[in-house]
Amino acid sequence: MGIPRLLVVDDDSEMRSMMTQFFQQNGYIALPASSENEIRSHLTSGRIDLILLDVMLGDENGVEICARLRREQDVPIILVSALSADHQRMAGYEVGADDYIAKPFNPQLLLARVRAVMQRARRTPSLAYRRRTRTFHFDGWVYDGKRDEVHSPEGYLVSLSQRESALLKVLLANPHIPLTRDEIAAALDVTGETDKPEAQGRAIDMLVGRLRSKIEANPKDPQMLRTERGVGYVFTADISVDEDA
Amino acid sequence: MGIPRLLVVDDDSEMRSMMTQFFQQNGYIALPASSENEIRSHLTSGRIDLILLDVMLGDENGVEICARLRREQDVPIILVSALSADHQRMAGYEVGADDYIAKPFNPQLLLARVRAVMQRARRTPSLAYRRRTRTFHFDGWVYDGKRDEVHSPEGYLVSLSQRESALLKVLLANPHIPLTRDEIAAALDVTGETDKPEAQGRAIDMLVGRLRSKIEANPKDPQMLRTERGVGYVFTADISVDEDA
DNA sequence: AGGTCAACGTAACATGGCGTAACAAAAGCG
DNA sequence: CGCTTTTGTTACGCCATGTTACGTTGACCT
Repeated sequence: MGIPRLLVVDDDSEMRSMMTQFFQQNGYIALPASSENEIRSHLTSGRIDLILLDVMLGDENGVEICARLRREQDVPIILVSALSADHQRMAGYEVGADDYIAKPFNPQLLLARVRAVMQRARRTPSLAYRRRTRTFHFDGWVYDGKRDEVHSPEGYLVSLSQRESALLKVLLANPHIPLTRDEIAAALDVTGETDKPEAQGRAIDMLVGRLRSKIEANPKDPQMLRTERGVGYVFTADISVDEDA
Repeated sequence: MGIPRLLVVDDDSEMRSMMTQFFQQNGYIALPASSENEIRSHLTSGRIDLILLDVMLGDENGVEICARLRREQDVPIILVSALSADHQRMAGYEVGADDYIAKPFNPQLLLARVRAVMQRARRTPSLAYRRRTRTFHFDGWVYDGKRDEVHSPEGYLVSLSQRESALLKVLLANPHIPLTRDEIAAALDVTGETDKPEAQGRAIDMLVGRLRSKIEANPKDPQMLRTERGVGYVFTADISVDEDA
């Protein structure tokens, strides 16, 4: 992944250079910025791993900027502010900030919190990343997520129906998490229509059964797509994801 | 994804129930726990989305627990503590906590920070979710913790029901510790619906009996899964664990 | 020792979830 | 329009799990 690249946004130039210097000494690449426009230009022109965003920026407002950025980007943001009242902090979290740090701060503590947020965010693919094609490998099977088909460990090509393929996608997105039939149904209904509350028969059971019959070595004793009695179904398999182009 | 499931770890029972209630009122499933063992049993027996971990837990230490858990699991952890000095906070971040919150805290602010951490963690892709496979050996038996089956010392394959397998997992996670029926039931109930205080029949007895009939050489005189009259059950056996790759 | 009683083991039964075969309805497709 | 493929429904039976009932065990008392 390389050296983490931080964007330090503050309207006080002294503060800005102090902070950038500090981070550079600690092994980061720190770039200064002082306005929303500068932030955006950095975001579009290069990789930014985390933004340290001052809340009071002359006539601009860090919280609002954060809100706007969040609507478009997934980049981690830590708000920094002299305003430390609870309702102000909450406003920050409200708009999607990953952390909120009061000024004056202990630089070492700031470092620690930057690391904490990045540690969590590093494993998170950015929105842009997520758009790429992902190929899933599980238990010898290969599913490219585009075509409605899977390759068996022995190399056979098994074709799935659209619904089966969609189900597989849902399962792969939620490994090791038991999903209720309702959750599965909701995930499959691309309609986006808010939850129709109740009442669907055994359609999911059948769907699961059919997928099992195609991808389980022994459908009677499923190893990957397992039943959680009284709950729903879980996909248990080690999955690895290729993010290749 | 379902309702977020939090684990509230505090040794003060009043604090614990206050917090769990609060989170439940805010739409979360909150499970109480008070020791590292309980945490582990929850982690092995069900899905936990975030752990709120008090730093001072009687004779245990939340920071150390956090460090240990981090080495094995990726579950988000927020440390909660009355110790708010910078070096104490940093120690928390140092061991991989996602956030560190000082007591007393504003509940709404706590909520906001829980949301912030989860929002980031929720997107954690399957990449990070390499299932840790641990193989348990006890008394000649082998249990891989993944399939619902055990290998007898003689090499026979004995298949367990899901419930039996889950029970075995709980027992293996708590060797030599007498577990009450309620504790076992709680550990088995992935339902997360917080403790319905009362009233469950002899289901656990039956479950224990059935497991015994499968893994005890002489079920009438159990050597591993013993009864603690008036208390519950204990698993006494030398267990060794393979953390295979 | 013998007696008492609660705790426990377990056989027998009850229940309800789930797999699935068979059928029916939709959706493609020429 | 028929024919095929996919998807949903119904019905039936199995079996995991829980409950009940009764016999046994063991701790405690006198």
